[in-house]
Amino acid sequence: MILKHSKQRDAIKSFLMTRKDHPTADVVYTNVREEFPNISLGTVYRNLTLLSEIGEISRIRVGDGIDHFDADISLHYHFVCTHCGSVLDLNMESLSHINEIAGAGFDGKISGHVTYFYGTCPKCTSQELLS
Amino acid sequence: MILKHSKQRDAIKSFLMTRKDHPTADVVYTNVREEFPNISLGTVYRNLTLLSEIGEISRIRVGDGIDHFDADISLHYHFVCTHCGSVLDLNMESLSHINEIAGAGFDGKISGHVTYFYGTCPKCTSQELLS
DNA sequence: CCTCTAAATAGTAACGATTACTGTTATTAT
DNA sequence: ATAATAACAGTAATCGTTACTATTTAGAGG
Repeated sequence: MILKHSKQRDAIKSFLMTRKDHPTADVVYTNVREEFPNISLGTVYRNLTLLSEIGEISRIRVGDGIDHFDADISLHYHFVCTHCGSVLDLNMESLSHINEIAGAGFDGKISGHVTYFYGTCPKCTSQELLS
Repeated sequence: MILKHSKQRDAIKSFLMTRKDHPTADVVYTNVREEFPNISLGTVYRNLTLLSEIGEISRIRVGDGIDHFDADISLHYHFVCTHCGSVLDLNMESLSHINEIAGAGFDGKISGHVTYFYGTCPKCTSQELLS
């Protein structure tokens, strides 16, 4: 399948690059519609999937049942606020050593891990102090 | 809300305890139906949710979009085979130290993490050698 | 044991995120 | 310019899950 250029795909990628949070497909749809009022939700999904398959963006699953997307494909971990649901980046060292810990007592082959952290985000923590 | 006893809930819990893999709601439904042919899928979901809320079972999310359930509520990690999709238990030490690593450069409060490992399970590894 | 209240049920409808289908449009190689 | 086909918009369908409703059942109090 030869990839053809598309304005819609460019717009989706560009929008994602402007965001430091990790929008869902629906948020992408809502925002890209400002530039392309007729864009279809299917086009957004298809391109998000395509872009993540070719490694230009990454798909993040944090257990809320909704896929989030991130234009930052560098290795990093995520934090999910259990109060407001926001997804933030964590600036921390790689945890690749845990693959060896997991593999020690396991007969199969471990090729990676998925980790995210949860708790109260800075914004919600400061609001707790007020109440 | 006072909990009343229910045969269906018992059967769901009992079935889960017989399984070392981590069945989905649908698998629970199919199997419990052998004993209760009229049980409804809603009853299965409601009880799985209830049991996990009162801490008698745990709900496992491994990024395939389908909830898995586990009667083993002791702290342990899971492995997901990228070939066959099966979910296995890992016998390994706690990784609670990674919460401190994550919290070091973060202003919010980290209360825990979700981690699962992926790769090729023992069964699929041995089948690869044959081909 | 009988009665009453509310929890739990079966069956079905609705939901939300995502994917698939279809006929049309747009990109790009020739 | 033309032809081939990727990508599109619009819509229908899928799938896991949750919500609704009328009925049944558990179990506490008399």
